[in-house]
Amino acid sequence: MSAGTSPGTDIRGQNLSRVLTLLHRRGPLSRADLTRICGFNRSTVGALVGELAALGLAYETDPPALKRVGRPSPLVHANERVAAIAVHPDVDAVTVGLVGLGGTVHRRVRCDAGTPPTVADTVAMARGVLEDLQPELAGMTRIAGVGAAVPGLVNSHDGSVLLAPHLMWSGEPLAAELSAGLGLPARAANDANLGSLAESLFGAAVGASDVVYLNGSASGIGGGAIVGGMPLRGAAGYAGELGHTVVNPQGIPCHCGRRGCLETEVSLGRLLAVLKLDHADQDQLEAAMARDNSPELVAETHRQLDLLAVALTNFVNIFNPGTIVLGGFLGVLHSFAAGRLEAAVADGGIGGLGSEVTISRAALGTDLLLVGAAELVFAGLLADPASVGALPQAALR
Amino acid sequence: MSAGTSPGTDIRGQNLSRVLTLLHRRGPLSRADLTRICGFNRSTVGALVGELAALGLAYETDPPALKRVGRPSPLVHANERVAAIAVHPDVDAVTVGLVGLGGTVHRRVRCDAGTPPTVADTVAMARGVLEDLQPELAGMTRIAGVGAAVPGLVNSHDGSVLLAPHLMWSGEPLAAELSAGLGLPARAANDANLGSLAESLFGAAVGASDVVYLNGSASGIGGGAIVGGMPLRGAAGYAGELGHTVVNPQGIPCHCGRRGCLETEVSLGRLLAVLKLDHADQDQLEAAMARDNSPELVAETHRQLDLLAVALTNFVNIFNPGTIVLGGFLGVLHSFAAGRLEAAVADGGIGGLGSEVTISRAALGTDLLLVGAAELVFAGLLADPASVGALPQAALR
DNA sequence: GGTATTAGTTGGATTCAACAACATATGGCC
DNA sequence: GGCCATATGTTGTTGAATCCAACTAATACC
Repeated sequence: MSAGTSPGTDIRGQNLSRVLTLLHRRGPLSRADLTRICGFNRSTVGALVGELAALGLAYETDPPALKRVGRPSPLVHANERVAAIAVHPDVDAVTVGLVGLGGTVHRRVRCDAGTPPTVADTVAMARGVLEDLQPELAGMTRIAGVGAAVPGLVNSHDGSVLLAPHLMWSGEPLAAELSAGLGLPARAANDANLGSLAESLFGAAVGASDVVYLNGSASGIGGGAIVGGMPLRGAAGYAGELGHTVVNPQGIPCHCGRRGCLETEVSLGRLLAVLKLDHADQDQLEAAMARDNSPELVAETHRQLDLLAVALTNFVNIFNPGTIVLGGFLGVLHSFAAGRLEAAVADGGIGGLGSEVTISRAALGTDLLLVGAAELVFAGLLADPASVGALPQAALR
Repeated sequence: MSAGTSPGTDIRGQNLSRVLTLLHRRGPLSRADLTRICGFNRSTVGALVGELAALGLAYETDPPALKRVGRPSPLVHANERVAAIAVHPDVDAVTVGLVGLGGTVHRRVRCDAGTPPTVADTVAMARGVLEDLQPELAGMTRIAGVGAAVPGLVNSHDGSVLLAPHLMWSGEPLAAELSAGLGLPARAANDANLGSLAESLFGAAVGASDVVYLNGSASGIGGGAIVGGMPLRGAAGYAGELGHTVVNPQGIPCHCGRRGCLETEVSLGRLLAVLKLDHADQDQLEAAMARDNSPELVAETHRQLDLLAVALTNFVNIFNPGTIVLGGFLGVLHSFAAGRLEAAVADGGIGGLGSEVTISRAALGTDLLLVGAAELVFAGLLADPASVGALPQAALR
């Protein structure tokens, strides 16, 4: 019947996982590098790489001509043609991506929508994109699954959406629907949580084990945290709603029912109002702010930055992060008045901890959420590479 | 020379760790229980228990007479005579404890101090207690080390104290001094962090993987969090300063330099002022509050609870904990107006998450910090039980 | 007192990584 | 062109640790 369970405590699996994870996160490495980093024996590394290659998860290329003594060591790559489908439903569009191991975004397709998409719309659009991409998909070694990044509260254990106000979803079994509709295993999580994961793996916080991430968009402020190298999930997977930290109890009411939440006080809408603009993407905002030198803009940016600093200082006291990453309009705001946030946080953090933290702008652009959503899918693969054989091969019939 | 490094990836060590950790946390278990819980083979469990017994870390007792069919299975206990020295310096006293595996507090000795103890005082007092306890120590199988719980910012990696305002310490290498002074390996961490650990392992939050803990004392509000079953430490181990979350930006200045921190707004001092008392321990406070039925007391407790609710709701949105544990005067406050916190948090938490969280009073009393500090020492032992042979046997010459 | 049930014990069988030894490949250096 | 340093590939051996099957032991129930 089944191939017999592995005896022992699956050392082989752990080691395969270690090597593949390394390749996925750090990019191509030579076999010599792998032996040094992992501390395994040459022969062990050889066997592990061989097995990963046989599983279709890695491949080797001729050694690069680097002027060094000795026999050149072939480069081992995570196979970027092992891919995940990333789905990101948002108010005005559903973005679908094809993302390979190593974080390569092969394709990004945006499907505009007049009204916020329903779950059924989302599944149908993803399905449509996959059908169009059939030739490209056929060129892939394997499609490992579907990952969704959702602007809302997502139970990251079962992939159901408790509440996504801007999409007007509540209690939707998104992952189950995606899985049924696309014939692939599916997972889902909060968009900003996935953003924090992506930035910590491939972006502004590479190598940091404790990261706080905040992203500002038209629909509010989302957040995520990396704690001891792992994404903060919470009891049901709803953790990281950093935008609903109260920074001004006498402030204006928030849609969540409280007053003066960070996302009501620090908002793109208020910035745009001062700039007398209706809409602006991140680049347009940055350009408009650079042009405008009115005292009103200065006052508003300082007001927003100072309130943001209150929240960030709270987070520093709570999480003691090494790095804070700011995305979306928060990044623009931060760059606009360089040093203001740093000074406030350094001043307010208890015991001088505020001066130990690096505040930086998000490094990943539009691919951020696709990479994060794909990570959701790759997590299983990376944790147990040997299980690959059991997965279904083809998507869509 | 040295006993030879363990080959392979030390499966045995991992499994020993698993069994011992289970015994430590869940109390005595039969061998049959262990096989069921761990999923190991009977023979494997037998071998592991045998090895733990040989290392002096566990022992077996005759099976209890429970009326069941079949051969009775002997009970396996973590050896409570493998112990740690717990040290807790505070403003008015240094408490020293002898704590065994399984969380048994064998001894608790309080050394009163007229003025806040220095690090040298702390070491000397601990040394004095150990000398007095020499007969009892001789009865122990092994003293695994020293753990200190400090009211202040402690770098939990190297056990140095960055800042402990109430003790007037700053930049003190406490763990190093304790280690040198007592001749045992030493570690240190923040007191409330250790409290959260103790409550999650043996107290009000047993079994919960995501916990927020807040403790209110005369010197302020300390906090800690358990995230995914592990204590939140942060980049340098300073995480968990939950008492310095701003709940009222227009509030009174805090010693940390900001305004309206939780611990300035919600304080024992203000409660005592309303009660017209100078000092009160937890029981006295509870009694005094039960006697007093003035509208002033009701107003003040409600004010404090409502501000506490702001902070707790922030924490719920940030951490999505399953349980919140309140210790010290915060527990008294919570009990005084039953349901008020729950209602406010349920109302304010985003997406109804506030109603999913259990708010409970701390279950561990005076032993809390000793148990937590001991856990700091046991962590190493539990992670690698086989390493025990290498440890020094006797404390103090 | 017999039987069913549950659990401890013992001696292989199995899996897998580490290691050693030898052959091979590549490039710098003299 | 010969030598050296670096690095891989292959093969067989060794050792660690688990699992399995058969046997023995202890208890309750009829």
